Amino acid sequence: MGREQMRTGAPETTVQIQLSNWIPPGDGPAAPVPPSIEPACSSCDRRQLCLPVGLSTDDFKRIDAVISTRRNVGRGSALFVTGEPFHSLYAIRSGSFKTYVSAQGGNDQVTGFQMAGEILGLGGIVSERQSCNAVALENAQVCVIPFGRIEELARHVGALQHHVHRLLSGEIVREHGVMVLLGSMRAEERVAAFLLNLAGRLHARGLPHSEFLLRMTREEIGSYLGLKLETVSRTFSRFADQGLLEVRRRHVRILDQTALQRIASQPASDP
Amino acid sequence: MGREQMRTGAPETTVQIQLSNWIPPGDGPAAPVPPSIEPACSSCDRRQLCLPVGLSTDDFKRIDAVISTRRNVGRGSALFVTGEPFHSLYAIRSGSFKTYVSAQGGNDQVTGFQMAGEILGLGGIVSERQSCNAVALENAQVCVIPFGRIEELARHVGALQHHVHRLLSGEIVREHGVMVLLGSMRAEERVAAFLLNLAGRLHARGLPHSEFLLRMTREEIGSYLGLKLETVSRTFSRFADQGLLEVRRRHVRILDQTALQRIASQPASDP
DNA sequence: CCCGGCGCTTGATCTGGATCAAGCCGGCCC
DNA sequence: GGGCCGGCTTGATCCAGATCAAGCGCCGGG
Repeated sequence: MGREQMRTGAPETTVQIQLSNWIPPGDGPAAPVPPSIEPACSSCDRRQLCLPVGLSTDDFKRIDAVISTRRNVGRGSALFVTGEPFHSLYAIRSGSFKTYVSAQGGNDQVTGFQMAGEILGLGGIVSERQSCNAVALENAQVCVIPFGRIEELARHVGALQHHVHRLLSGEIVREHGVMVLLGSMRAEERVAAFLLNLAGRLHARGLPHSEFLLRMTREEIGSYLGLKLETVSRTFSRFADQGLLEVRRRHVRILDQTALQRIASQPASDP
Repeated sequence: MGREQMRTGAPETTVQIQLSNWIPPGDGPAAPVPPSIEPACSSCDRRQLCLPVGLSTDDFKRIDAVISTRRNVGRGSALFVTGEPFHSLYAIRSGSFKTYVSAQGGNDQVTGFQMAGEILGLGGIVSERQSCNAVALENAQVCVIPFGRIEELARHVGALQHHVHRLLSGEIVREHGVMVLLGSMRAEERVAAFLLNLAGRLHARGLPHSEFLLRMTREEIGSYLGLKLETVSRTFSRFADQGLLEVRRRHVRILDQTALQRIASQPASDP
């Protein structure tokens, strides 16, 4: 399902971002990230993740005026919760999040895991209330994007307007992918697809993608994939037995990506 | 089946539209719907379904200029297919559709069922290609909404711009709901939720909502709900045995809405 | 009118993943 | 340093829903 970015050859003109200052955030007790001195999209080294290309200096000036504050979110705390008034979107600068909706009966459904450059809060536009909860999986920093002012600005900057539309549409397509996963894939397929999706997104950010840390628990993965934590754990172990993977707690190393891909796109079993 | 006032747990929809000329479309062999003489949103009796309220006469004039064509789609034929170039959104005037993505291995995943007033094609914006297939479940008519021109117009009509954002956001929230359904509900809960969802949407359109026709097969329902058609059929039968429902092929009459609601919102089984 | 097939129902059986149940491991706090 | 607790693994068993199988009845076509 993922937009396989997995290009192994020479990088072309496409994204390929250098996050030279990427630091695997310590998982200590919510140490506050030091606030950046001068938030400005125009000089943000992650701007290619959240903003369209081809903006003029003038456009950037106007965007800088609108997106001027950042917010630190400690591991385990909520960026927003379901039902709270919606005013802003949030662009993740660093760290990662889970979003989930709490269904009755105590079973939450994780609706996604988000990392740097992804936008949180899109579901809040329709009702002016947040439609889910967003919780940091590690200490994180987000840019606050006041939605009303972005709408206003988008009326004058066509590229920005289209970018907003693409963001929303992209989220719809992503969720289609999750529906396929939940509606028609088996446990092994789901887990393989999940790992490949994570790897692809890390790769798109220029981060190590065959060896990485899972920021979420087995239970959260299970909730996202519609499986129980034991099944996730067992499937990891089975993949490891088959030599496709090395797993040790949160640490994952993908050994045979091709095999995982074969599993994720199930092998049409009838003649 | 008179004007059932059934106002027990009124869904928060305040629309209440009078569709005086609603005719249950015959399911004959793709008889073309006669083309309307003068398509115009300003005089469309369904405009409250697809357009924001509070537009000026002038705004309507501009919208009429952009949304000027309609398209008839015979039962079983595709309005668009995955991968085809995206140019327009489609507002359903009459009839209903299913959308689905074809996963490898021949198992399609139905991603939604849409009825009058709902918008198709939102997933195509991000990549300029349609992201799924849309097939008419009965003879249908749609209004063609050229997206580029709507974007242009939205820059001048703030209410329209916001409406587009709300549409997209609403689709995201709807899909969250499907993820909950697929990820954490059991078969009975899914089927109950499905029936209540249909009934609610019919109700919001001023249509009979405790007795109606299913436009889709058991297999399509199953695909949407992540179940096999036998399970859907059995669950219908069980509900009927319990006196919650009358089902005869495509015809459904809801006898005990409250009980269905109780089932759909599962009863937190631990103390 | 009869025929054929598709969509549906219902029964019997099977099974993938859930559930229940022990531990284990590693990090944190005392 | 030691003990505790949360997160994880692994085994044994169970069961909801899948799968396999046999009709039925409505609808459309000849």
